[in-house]
Amino acid sequence: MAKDLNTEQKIKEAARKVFLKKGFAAARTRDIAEEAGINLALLNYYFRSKEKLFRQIMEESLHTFFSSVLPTMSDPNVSLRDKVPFFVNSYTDVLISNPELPVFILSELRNDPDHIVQTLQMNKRLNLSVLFGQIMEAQQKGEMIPLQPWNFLLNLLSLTVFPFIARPLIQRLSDTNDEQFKQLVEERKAMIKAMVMGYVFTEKGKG
Amino acid sequence: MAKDLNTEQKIKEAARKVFLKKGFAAARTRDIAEEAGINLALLNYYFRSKEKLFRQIMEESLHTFFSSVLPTMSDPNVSLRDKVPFFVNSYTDVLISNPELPVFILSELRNDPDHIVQTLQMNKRLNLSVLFGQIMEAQQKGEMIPLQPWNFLLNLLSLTVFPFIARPLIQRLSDTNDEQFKQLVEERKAMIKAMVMGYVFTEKGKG
DNA sequence: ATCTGATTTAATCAAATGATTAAATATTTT
DNA sequence: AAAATATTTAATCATTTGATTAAATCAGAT
Repeated sequence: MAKDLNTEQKIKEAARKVFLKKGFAAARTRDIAEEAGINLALLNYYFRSKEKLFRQIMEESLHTFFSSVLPTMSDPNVSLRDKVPFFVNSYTDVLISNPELPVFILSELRNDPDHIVQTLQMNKRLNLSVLFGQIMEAQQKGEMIPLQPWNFLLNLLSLTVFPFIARPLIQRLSDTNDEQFKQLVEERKAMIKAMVMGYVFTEKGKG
Repeated sequence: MAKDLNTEQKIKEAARKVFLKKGFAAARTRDIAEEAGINLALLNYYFRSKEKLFRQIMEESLHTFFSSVLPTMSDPNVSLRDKVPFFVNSYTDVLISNPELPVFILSELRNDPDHIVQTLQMNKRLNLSVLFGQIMEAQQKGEMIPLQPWNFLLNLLSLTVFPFIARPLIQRLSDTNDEQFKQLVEERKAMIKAMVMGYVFTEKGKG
């Protein structure tokens, strides 16, 4: 554990590591204290409880996971055609840097969905109306095929995020190392963009 | 809890319910016993330990999750073009009936990936060589664009499975009920098939 | 240097939890 | 029916675990 961090930062860094690896229920406060190189009581002195510490980590994780792309996706000055490659490139890069984030968030979503959704909505970055408005407008102009806006977004999310969720399975079944996995998802960038845009945009929309 | 099941079946049904809802670490054996309407000691009498009970549930879950589609995907007598719609239709139906399965498997994958992969490989149904062979053959014939076989499989899996993983988020953000969610994934069936096949198969391959 | 408040620790508590035991009850076999 | 075996229960154990306490140490102000 780096020496140049103050105690609070050390604890948070350790907590992030342990929580992301094991999830809330399986993580023990003693693990976190040991990882941080401090005493168990000190953890409670700084954060009051495991729950409170966890919430801070979760909120920061949600911020990392969403705020890297959502502001641009909510920007009416960025066209729909520009948003697709931006989303795929940015998100892939975020996930390469934080590969454990999707499983962490999506598995904790099962235990306390309301806290996560509430945190997301407080972070005013989540505003789908602009994106969905652009989709419906493009459809009215005949530039895009009929498709539920949510299904459009789900396609981008699925194709980008899912490989990181299934990563332990993929790497074992295909017997590949971390570097090869990174190469796989890098190759997916171009593929996802071509597949999604080729499917949703009409000839008129491609012009 | 149904009265016409014997004790072992009652315990397993209760365990499945609790484990799938909470995951291994957060599930308590007392929850399972109560859900089954039996005493805690009886659970250990039948299954020896929480761990052993969990492994049975996990192995059955893996069987449900994989063996419904993989045998056909490994069948050399089924063409690649037929496999895509079969996969999407069958998998979506399995997931509609077992919506909690993906999060359960993929989040436990983090804790004990080797057990899961080992269980999968013992279940001889997992044989990707036929599918991957068909992909490479189609590419050599010019019927399919160049694409890593794993990325082809990942596209199908991502687009089909991911919505079920993100379901709590989707339903809250879009304010929809279970019936509307089912409708959404039903609509995705046709979309996924059209998008994936439109992208990977060349004009020659579509003939 | 001393006082004061913040930080850190060792020790301990209380509750939760997986598991066991021994006894009671039900079922099957003889 | 009696014996033997299987099933079920209440009570208890031992460990784990989140949290607290009281004392010790450190840092900065006076």
